[in-house]
Amino acid sequence: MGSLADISERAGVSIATASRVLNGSKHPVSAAMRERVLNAAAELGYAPSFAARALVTGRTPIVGVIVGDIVDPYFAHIARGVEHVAGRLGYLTMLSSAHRSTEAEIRHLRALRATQARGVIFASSGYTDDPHRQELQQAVDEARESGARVLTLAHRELDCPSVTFDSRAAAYDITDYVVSLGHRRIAFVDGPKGLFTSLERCAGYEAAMAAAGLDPLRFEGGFEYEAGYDAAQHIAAAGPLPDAIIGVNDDVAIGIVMGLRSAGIEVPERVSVAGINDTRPAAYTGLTTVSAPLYELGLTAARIVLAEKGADEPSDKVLPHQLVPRSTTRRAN
Amino acid sequence: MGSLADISERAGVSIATASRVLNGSKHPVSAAMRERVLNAAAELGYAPSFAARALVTGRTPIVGVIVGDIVDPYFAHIARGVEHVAGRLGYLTMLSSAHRSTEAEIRHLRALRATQARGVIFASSGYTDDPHRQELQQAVDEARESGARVLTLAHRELDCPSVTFDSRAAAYDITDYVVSLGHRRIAFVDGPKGLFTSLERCAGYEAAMAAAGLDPLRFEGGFEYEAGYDAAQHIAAAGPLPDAIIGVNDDVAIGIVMGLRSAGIEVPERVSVAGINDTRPAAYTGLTTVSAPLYELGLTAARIVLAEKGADEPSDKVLPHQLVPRSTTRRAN
DNA sequence: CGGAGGATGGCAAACGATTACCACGCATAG
DNA sequence: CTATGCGTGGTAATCGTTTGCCATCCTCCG
Repeated sequence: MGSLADISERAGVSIATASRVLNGSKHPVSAAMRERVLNAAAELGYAPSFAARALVTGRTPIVGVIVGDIVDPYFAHIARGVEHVAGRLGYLTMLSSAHRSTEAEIRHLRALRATQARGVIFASSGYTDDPHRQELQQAVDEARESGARVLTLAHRELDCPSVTFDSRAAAYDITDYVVSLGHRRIAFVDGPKGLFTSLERCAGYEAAMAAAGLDPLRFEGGFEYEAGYDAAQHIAAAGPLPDAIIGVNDDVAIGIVMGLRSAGIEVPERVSVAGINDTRPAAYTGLTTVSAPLYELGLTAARIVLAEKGADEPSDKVLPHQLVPRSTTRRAN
Repeated sequence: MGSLADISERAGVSIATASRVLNGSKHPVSAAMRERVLNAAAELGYAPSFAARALVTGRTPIVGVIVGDIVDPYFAHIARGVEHVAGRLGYLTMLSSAHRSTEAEIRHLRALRATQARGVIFASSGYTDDPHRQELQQAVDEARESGARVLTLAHRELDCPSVTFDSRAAAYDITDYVVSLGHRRIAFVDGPKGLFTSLERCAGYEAAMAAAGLDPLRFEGGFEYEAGYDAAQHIAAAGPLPDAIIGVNDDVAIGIVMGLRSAGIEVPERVSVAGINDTRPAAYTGLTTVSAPLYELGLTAARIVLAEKGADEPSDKVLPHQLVPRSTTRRAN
């Protein structure tokens, strides 16, 4: 397959020299030697072995990303951001989807540590109350001790540096916006129980409602389309219709829109609906939402994890979000 | 960090014995030794170094997946399938998004080879006519020569085994379905030029139209939502409205629906719309489509790539698809 | 009681790259 | 003419595992 030994033989130099020219060591090498090595390498199609290199340097040019669910566009946007900078810096991105399971997160974390990845970006669910929580933290600590840079993304439930945006404020802002449209009965379809994101967003919603002197109206939900759909069906069938419904994320909000419409309730004519995140499907469907800096989150996280100097760790960084009014909300009449 | 040497010291056995216990070698080890090693390993929190292992075995427990764009749910579903079986088999999944660039595909392929991945599933775009085509094939060949199992997924543009579904037949079937609804003027919004998937689907559409004695009506498009939206706007503004429009994929079809509606044209009342793939957003939006076995494709590919015996390579496998009528199509009146 | 042979355990050689340290040669200065 | 030192190139140790081969020891049989 072409090893340094092959090259050194072909070029008639020592392995050390070959190694030195091939990765621009500070150790000087004459132009003649250099060229011979380069030629030999080109002819042999040399590719250094990550394994051998990792064995001696202790690190591989890999950055791991652990996400909750790769099919969820929320994570896909983040992953894209990470990939972008990792690629430019010559790193490989190892994406693992934990399928919303803390145990899977731990497994992936351990595996990533075994690969001696340069760093891992932990963009997963963020359970605040989980039997495996402690074990997770331990896995994180182990990874960090072994030299990997670990960063939590979009939640802060672990004891390690993080990059986030203010989910609570985002929920507050969208609620506030809906209030400003003149709606009074505003419901909130929550995410899975015990998840950092759900908690924060629900809190933001409730705070905004309280600030407006309104009573909160919370419904159980989830993070997926179906949860919103079901909740909407339930809401439509139950008591008096709210003026507006806010979903814990875009998928849920879209589910709400569809659920409402399938029950014969026009959106936004009779009920306004809004989401949070501004993922791609939100654009599809004209959903009013709050733009979460997902891609930028990935960018930033990767930059921090892959930074040359581990010195200036900002430790905790918060990125801004932005309101995106579209067509699923309208002024109350 | 805990190496075999540490364990062997602590357990008072040789490194060889420790190694044998820890990975169930056929070489017999007494129960006493076994237990001592196991205890020591547990106490030290031992995790074998992938690098060292790879160096001697020549392989890492990694399966690479190269996709066109991770934000595209089409690929996300595939990735999920791969992850599922890879995880159960103890493999790590390394997901790379090529952002629809053949050069990026080549880079990722080379990187994956450098990691000595067990296999790589190449689920990317499939350009049929690309300046880098030959270079890509060469990278694939190199990877295979170096012992990796390479598989193309969902297209067959490279000389290596593949797992696919019949895109052409899918397009044929959905077109045929729309025809059976009584529509005559049926347009097709195509994907990016020169991509295997676009070509196949357009061909399927045209074949079905020809079989029905109808004239095809093809529009330029792309793979993303915006392409469908723009095409719809264009179609709405231009000549006589078609009875139905088929998008090269779901995202495009959804774009068409939105574009049409924003132009004041009701779907499906005035124009029926259908997509292909049955990704998650198709369910959201009630889009009539053809269910492509994306998840199963990932499952199957991973199983083949990770199979113990490289013997029974089915070489080329084709999975079935299925029509999914929903609410964006209706019978012609 | 001698020996065959299975059951166990250890030694040491890889695997491929990095890098500290050494050696040689030649130029320049004293 | 010798000492100093920089510019270059090589030697070899090292990283952590796997594994072929060898050494023991014990058991069972003739």
